[in-house]
Amino acid sequence: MNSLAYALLSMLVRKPCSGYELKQLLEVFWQAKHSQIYPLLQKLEQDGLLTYELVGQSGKPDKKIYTLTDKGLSILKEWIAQSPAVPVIRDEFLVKVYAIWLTDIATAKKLFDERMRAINEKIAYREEELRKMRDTFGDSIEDIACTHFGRYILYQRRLRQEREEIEWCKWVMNLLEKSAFS
Amino acid sequence: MNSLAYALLSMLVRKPCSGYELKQLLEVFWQAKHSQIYPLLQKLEQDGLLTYELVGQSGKPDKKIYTLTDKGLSILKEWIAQSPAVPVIRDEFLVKVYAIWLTDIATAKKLFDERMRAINEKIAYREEELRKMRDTFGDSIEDIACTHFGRYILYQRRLRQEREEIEWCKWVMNLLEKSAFS
DNA sequence: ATGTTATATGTCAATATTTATATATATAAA
DNA sequence: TTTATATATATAAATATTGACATATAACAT
Repeated sequence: MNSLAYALLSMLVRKPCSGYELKQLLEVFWQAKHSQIYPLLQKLEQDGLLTYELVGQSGKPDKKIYTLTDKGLSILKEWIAQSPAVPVIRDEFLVKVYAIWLTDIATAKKLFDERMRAINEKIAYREEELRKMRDTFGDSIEDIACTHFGRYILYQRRLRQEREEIEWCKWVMNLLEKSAFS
Repeated sequence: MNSLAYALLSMLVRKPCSGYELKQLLEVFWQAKHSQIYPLLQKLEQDGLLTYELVGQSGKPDKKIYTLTDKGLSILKEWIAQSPAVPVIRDEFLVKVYAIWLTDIATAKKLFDERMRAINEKIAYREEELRKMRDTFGDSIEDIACTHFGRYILYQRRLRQEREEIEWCKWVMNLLEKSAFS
């Protein structure tokens, strides 16, 4: 059982999903390719943590809807109470930032401009998702027992971090402007 | 040439380092085990991007001090100007947060308490590092041409993100308190 | 005395992850 | 009419990463 397996269980405990849907939902805390997700779902099904049902669709390919079993739920619950592993962050942008003093100001600005554009897109998406959650669930979303509580606070965290990164980018851009005139 | 290789070059362009030292410096943007770093340094040396010198020490084992070559520098410079890959974040804590609605308030609080403790330690370390940089380099640290500029803005980013996460943790803790009395 | 931590490097096996290839249907755009 | 995109799953090969084992010295604590 690796972390990705628990990530899948954490998603499925809220509602049954297809592998395709899981991949998209996973984006918020554990990015994975479908080539990793589909075999792992099969393994979890074989181990009795999940069951699946084939669902035919008109106009789209059939899909497998996976559901968490009681065994899957109890394994997940046990895992949650244990101390989490140290987080892994691997961000090429940050590597480039570290070595940015090697480049000219134009290159540096371009790097930061593109980063800000990408983050702003994410911010718009998070705001939309949070708006939807509040519209659907109201104040109950702020109660730990709500099935959407975890998702809600996680999206809030991401939004905060993304807004914070925009502020930092602006601060750096300002330093770059100053450097340009000295 | 993978991202870790460029991360090593980005470190070495500032100053020659041993593999052991690189592992520690890498923590800020690309966590890697020594079993990945040492063989990669050897490969980069064989490819002519690095050279090394054996340095004997009294009271400590000998070390290999790696230095960037001209070839290494030009390859690094080319890479910096290209668009970075999308960042990867893999944080077990966030997976647990997603499924936190399954647990009781005591477990949830413990999870957040420990997270805050870990982050506060990092904050203290970043503040100390930033203080040292400012003491050593003064205002020149805020100029893009300074060899420490990248490191400086990166530590600033980390510090901001870590402070922001503390605020988020406090916000969640507050929601947990409210849930406890309803 | 004995165990632990920090310094320092190395290798191998196991596991995790990505990249590439494959198949299939429908819609929208060029 | 061809091309791209979204939905959906699957597998094999290549690469990246971790975990375990190995060695060695010195300081420090139990």
